[in-house]
Amino acid sequence: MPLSSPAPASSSNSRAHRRSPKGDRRRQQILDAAMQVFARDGYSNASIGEVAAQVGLTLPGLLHYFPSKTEMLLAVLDMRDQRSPRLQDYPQTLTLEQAVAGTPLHWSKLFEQLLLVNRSNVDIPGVIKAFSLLNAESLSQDHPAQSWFHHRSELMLELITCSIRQGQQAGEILASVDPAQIAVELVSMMDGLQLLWLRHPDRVDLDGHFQRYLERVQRTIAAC
Amino acid sequence: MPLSSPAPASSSNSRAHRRSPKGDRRRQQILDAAMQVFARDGYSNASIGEVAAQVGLTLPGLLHYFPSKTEMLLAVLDMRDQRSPRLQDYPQTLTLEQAVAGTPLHWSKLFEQLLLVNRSNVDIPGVIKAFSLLNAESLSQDHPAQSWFHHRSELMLELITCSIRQGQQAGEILASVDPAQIAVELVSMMDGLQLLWLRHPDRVDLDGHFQRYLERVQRTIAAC
DNA sequence: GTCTATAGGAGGATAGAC
DNA sequence: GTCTATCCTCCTATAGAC
Repeated sequence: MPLSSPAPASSSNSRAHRRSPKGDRRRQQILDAAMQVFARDGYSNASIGEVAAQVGLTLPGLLHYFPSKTEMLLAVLDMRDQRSPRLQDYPQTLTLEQAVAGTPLHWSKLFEQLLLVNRSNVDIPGVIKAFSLLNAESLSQDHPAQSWFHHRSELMLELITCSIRQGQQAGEILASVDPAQIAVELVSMMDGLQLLWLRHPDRVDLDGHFQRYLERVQRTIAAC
Repeated sequence: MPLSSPAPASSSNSRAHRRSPKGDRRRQQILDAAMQVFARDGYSNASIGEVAAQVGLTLPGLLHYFPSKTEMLLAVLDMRDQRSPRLQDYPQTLTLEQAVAGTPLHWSKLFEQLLLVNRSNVDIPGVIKAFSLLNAESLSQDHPAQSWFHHRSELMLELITCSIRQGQQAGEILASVDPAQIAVELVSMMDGLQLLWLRHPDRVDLDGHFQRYLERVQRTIAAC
């Protein structure tokens, strides 16, 4: 249920694909390999030649599908946008502005969704590793993934802030709570926990720790 | 007061320096420049040629002080070990084993120290950026900083866990609290918060958010 | 669509003069 | 201690044949 919502007809912002069924399979294959390589080496240290070899292509062969390394990265980010589990009732086309403008999710529903998303991440450590690396790397100057991560984190912050604020207006959350504080906390905890989990997979239980944290947050901010 | 404790005579694990006063100043100058470059580009994407230029040297000139890029990185990490504010009563020579074996800090004292360390980080965004980038980057395979970050996070986890456990034995912390949970949370929050702060310096208040988080943790785990 | 061949550059590191 | 000159490896990207 949390992974629902239909895929959009086509990503609006991406360059038009020539829709050949065989070519699409290749593209997909390449992007999967790319993510594996990014998970191991990050972006700037990764070699797209190795991605090519991994799918049985030469470098120029691969560049036929993605004309540059940067284009390949952006395609990987696009893929994440479309494949990642979505918050219920929030289709993939959601923009930051729509999230702020629209009716926010009920906060307890949002928390539940965050928990489920986090839980599903346990099964895809490679993906999480790639995006944790990219998340930090994108802080460096003129990184091609900078705006993607910037926008994404902004979206998350707004989403949570709005839900909390609405919970306050409904009298379900203490008025003394700062919505922005909770939003920043949740995003920080998710990202930081992922890093620590990747470094100490045996010692850190991604799902368990986040669950217990979230429960404490809930108990602390709930009215009465 | 939190920044106390004397610098050790010389870092035990590092290659012996030829102690020339002028050379030491140069070394220092290079390491400062290196950290700036690492803060902007990360490690693997950084060019030590640029570090050289920044201190008015050519590449071979710089390699006279640090024979390889890796050695330079390790020297930067060493510097962090020696310069960073230390937990009161815990001199720099503390090893993981000693921390576990010795008498742990009182938990409220530890929390206070964490708060102060975090607060002092606000003034050195460049250093924090370099180390946040390196922290993630070091997850990649065979990264020269891998063991440094691994050991460091392990140390932090043990330090916190022991303090919490001792608080429980003293009856000051609820027995129902899992010490490892709190340790993982604190480390994750600090690292995650730094990342989000670096991305949204205007929106995220590093000191304020951590302070409010820590206060809530304290209220939640305190007995009675 | 996929290849061979090649251009073009950047970065790390060494040799050896001063 | 610092330089010039050089080497070598690796990488992205293009040209053009099949």
